Amino acid sequence: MHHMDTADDRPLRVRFAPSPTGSLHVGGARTALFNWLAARHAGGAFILRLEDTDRERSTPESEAEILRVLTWMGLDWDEGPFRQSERDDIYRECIDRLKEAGAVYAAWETAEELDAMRAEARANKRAPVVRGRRDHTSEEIAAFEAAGRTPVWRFAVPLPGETVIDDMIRGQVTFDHAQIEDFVVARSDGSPTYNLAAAVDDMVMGITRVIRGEDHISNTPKQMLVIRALGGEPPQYAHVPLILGTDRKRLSKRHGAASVEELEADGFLPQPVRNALVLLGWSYDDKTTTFTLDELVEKFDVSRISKSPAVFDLKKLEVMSGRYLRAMDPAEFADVLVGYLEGTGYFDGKAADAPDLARRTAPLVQRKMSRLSEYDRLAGWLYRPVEFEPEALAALQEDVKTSIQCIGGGLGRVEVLDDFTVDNIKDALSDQLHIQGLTAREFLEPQRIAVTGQSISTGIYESLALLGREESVARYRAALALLAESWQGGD
RNA sequence: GCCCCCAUCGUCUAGCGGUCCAGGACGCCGCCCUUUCACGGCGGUAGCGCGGGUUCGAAUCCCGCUGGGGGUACCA
Repeated sequence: MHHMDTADDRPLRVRFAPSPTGSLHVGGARTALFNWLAARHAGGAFILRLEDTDRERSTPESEAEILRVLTWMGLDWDEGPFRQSERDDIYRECIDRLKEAGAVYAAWETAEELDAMRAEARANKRAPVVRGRRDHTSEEIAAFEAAGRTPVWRFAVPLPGETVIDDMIRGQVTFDHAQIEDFVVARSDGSPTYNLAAAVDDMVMGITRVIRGEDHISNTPKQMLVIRALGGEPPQYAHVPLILGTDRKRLSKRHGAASVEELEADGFLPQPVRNALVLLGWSYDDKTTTFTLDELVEKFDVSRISKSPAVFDLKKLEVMSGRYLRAMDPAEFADVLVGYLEGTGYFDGKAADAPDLARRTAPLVQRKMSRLSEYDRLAGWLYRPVEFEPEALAALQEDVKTSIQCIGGGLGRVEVLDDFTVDNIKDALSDQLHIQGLTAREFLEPQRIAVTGQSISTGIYESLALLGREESVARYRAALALLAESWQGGD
């Protein structure tokens, strides 16, 4: 029952075939990853093909974005990118061959007739499949042509009969031909449809295995029919379960961060994204949850892909991302952080030395963040005058008297420190909190808020040292003044 | 409606008839560490959808039900 993912007699050739109608979503990215891993694992070829037969919705921008994201993820392709829009002659030749073989027929039904046909079948609780009329007289056809009509070409699905997919993940899946309509293979303008183009390309490109989303499974028998009618042998199929949002519906834009582009903008690095994606529907064993790319290439096996759909949990990605960031070499982390901030325009409108400041703060934020976009939440206070977060200010005002004592006590030590180093600041403040008989948490939190305006930030000692004595003292005084005001105000 | 698929903690999953009164990870809760938020360490919480079979024995096999997902275009 369990197929082993071993290469058969032919070298493995897989493909990723997105349609360039938007940015690459998480599901597509995982499909690409699975295909790439299968290819690299087996030493086979990974082919990239853009399915842009829908001229209306396909855009060059989308294509460029998909290529860019694949590259960002570290997924390189061996052949392509091929564009179906540039392979029209191949499809037309195959359509001609199907006509010669009598595998397709001209269908003249109007949209209204088709609708009526399907509605009637539905009303009678039958499958709403279209079977075109094939008994038109030559007079009727002449009349259609005289009226300027051109037919679509439908595949004559053999009846009775069935097509069985021997799916690597699902086992045998059988489709009764009675349930498969005579699908359109060539539109009335002669252009190929998806089911024709995809089947032809898989055959012509020598694809040996198709790994794609389960949403395509009902297309598979149609494509197998086309390939066989053309004298080809269908590839192996592996239909992977879909990725769902937290509402258990297929993941889409409205679930937020549904595209790789968004994950990148949110400050996630390719390594954790890959790691999180590969674990949606695939597992290696009962324990391992982090893998390097090399380990994935070595261990990936289609036979271990799950049959049931998986809910995408951003929280889990965050955890993996945080761990990855913390494990990075500090210098590399600094490079990546500054690069990310530059790329998102973080330094625009800031002082010329802002990138340099960011680099110096990198060690202070590395252990604290789960994604690069959290930088501002941690260190943003360094780049601008204090702005109190409402909750942080509220925390201070909860017990104004104590807050003033803490901040005043801290100020008293800080303003007289000659050598304004992290160690000296730490010693002075530690001493002061002893004197005031407070816990570290009680004493240090007000300092943090006074200086940064935030309840979460870089470490307080480092923060003060970075700010310098003069600025630190100024911020302490400002906070004190603000609190004194609200105290007198009576609260 | 019709066709196809799926079903283990809240989530991702291990499990392929006995070694499972179900293991890991994330989350959540508690404790510890760092005289700071964070990080880290330790412990806890929580699950085989239901009903029938088969079998000495079922989370694992079969049937039904229920629930969920996908498809149903001259889109891909």
